[in-house]
Amino acid sequence: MTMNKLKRKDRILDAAEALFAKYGFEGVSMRKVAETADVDLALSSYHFGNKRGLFDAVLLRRAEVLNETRLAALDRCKSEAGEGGPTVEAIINAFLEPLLAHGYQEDEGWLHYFELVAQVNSSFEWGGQLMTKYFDPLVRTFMEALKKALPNADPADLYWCYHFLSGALTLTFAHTGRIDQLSEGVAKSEDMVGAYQRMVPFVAAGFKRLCDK
Amino acid sequence: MTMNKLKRKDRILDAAEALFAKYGFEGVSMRKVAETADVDLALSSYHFGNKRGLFDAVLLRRAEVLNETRLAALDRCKSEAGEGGPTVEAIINAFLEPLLAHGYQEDEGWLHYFELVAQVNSSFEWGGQLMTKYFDPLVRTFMEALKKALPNADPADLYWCYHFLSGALTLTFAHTGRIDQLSEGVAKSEDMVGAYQRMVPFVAAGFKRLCDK
DNA sequence: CAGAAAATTCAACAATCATTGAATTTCATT
DNA sequence: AATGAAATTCAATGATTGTTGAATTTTCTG
Repeated sequence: MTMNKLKRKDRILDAAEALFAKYGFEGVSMRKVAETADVDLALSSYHFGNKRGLFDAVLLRRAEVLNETRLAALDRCKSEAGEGGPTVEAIINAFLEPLLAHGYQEDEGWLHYFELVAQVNSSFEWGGQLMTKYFDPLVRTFMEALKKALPNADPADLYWCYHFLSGALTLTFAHTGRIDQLSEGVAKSEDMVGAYQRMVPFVAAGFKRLCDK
Repeated sequence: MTMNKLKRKDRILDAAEALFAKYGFEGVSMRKVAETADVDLALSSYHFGNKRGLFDAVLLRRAEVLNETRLAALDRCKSEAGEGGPTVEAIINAFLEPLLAHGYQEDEGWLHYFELVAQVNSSFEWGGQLMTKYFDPLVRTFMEALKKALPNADPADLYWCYHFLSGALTLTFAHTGRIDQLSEGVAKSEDMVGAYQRMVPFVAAGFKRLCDK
């Protein structure tokens, strides 16, 4: 019987996830990870080889789960749609809603993970390679669906629109507190539901404006 | 007569700008900066106090220029507009076009600077504070203009729309190479003109969809 | 319980880090 | 040319970094 145990290996991943999300790869020391996880310094290297291995393991852990959830959401909205296929709104909703389902239910780990992905996505060192490695197959599937919903779109326009979506999503989940300061409390970065409800129509309108001909 | 000299202090700023943009604050050592600038290690500390002072100096140097250029563009589009004030498109264009004017003319420094700002903007450590420090007054001026162009908008909606704009802008100027890989060359991250021409209508459509009631 | 394997700890390594005080050079002004 | 200030170099500091091999403990397996 596998008990409900939180072993050291998972404690290390959780600590590294939270720390990398806030301070970046180079901003976190192996000692700080060990200290936060309440674990010996050498244990992280033993389990993950080296610091880079730990970073990759953190990224990989939830990527698979997230990709499956998003694919399931896309399949569901496809089957619910008529023979014309799902609308742009429905596709974008399938892309965004899983983030909310995971992150909103007081699961700190998922929130840290989204912060980390946000930082990775806009980093020169990691953005091009790691995002491609972990998320490209999924994104291509969504792009196919969007092409069907916008049959007359120029491919380059479609990619740029997705890029803008990715940017808006990235900054929103980065949780930098910027919108709180700028709006002086009128808009709150913790209000992920509000962000989600606004991002879907905002992005959908942009897609249609550029790609619906 | 002030000669056209590129002194060591500027060489340090240029080197730090390029390195911080690519590898982040903690990913760059003072030694690497000195080496890249072809300057003694101790000189950076002498001129800027410490590493953090160097980072701030890099950010500040172009922030003032950029803010002035953007304000001038906003003033111009205001005076060109009728008594109803400028349109949403015109305001967003005034916000984005200066980036192109600076960065496109083979000025490597500006391109590095935009990459750096992109990274700062989506970083937890710096995003909330530094962006506020250097760009908030300017952004508030643009928000005022947007409020006039969208008089029935809910303030929270307006702030979220700007946040999405900021995210799209940030990722685009981060130059991670992601769109190149995802699109397999159909869309190129170096094509800043193409990105700009698409971002304006994309974002404007989103603003109108959420804030035009 | 015996023995093997995995997990964890301990102690230390060499390398690199940012910073600084003193010495030296360059520069501008007289 | 003399003088004082600014700029630059040199050399060293103590602290922190990631990694590792050996020793120890825990867990698993027969």
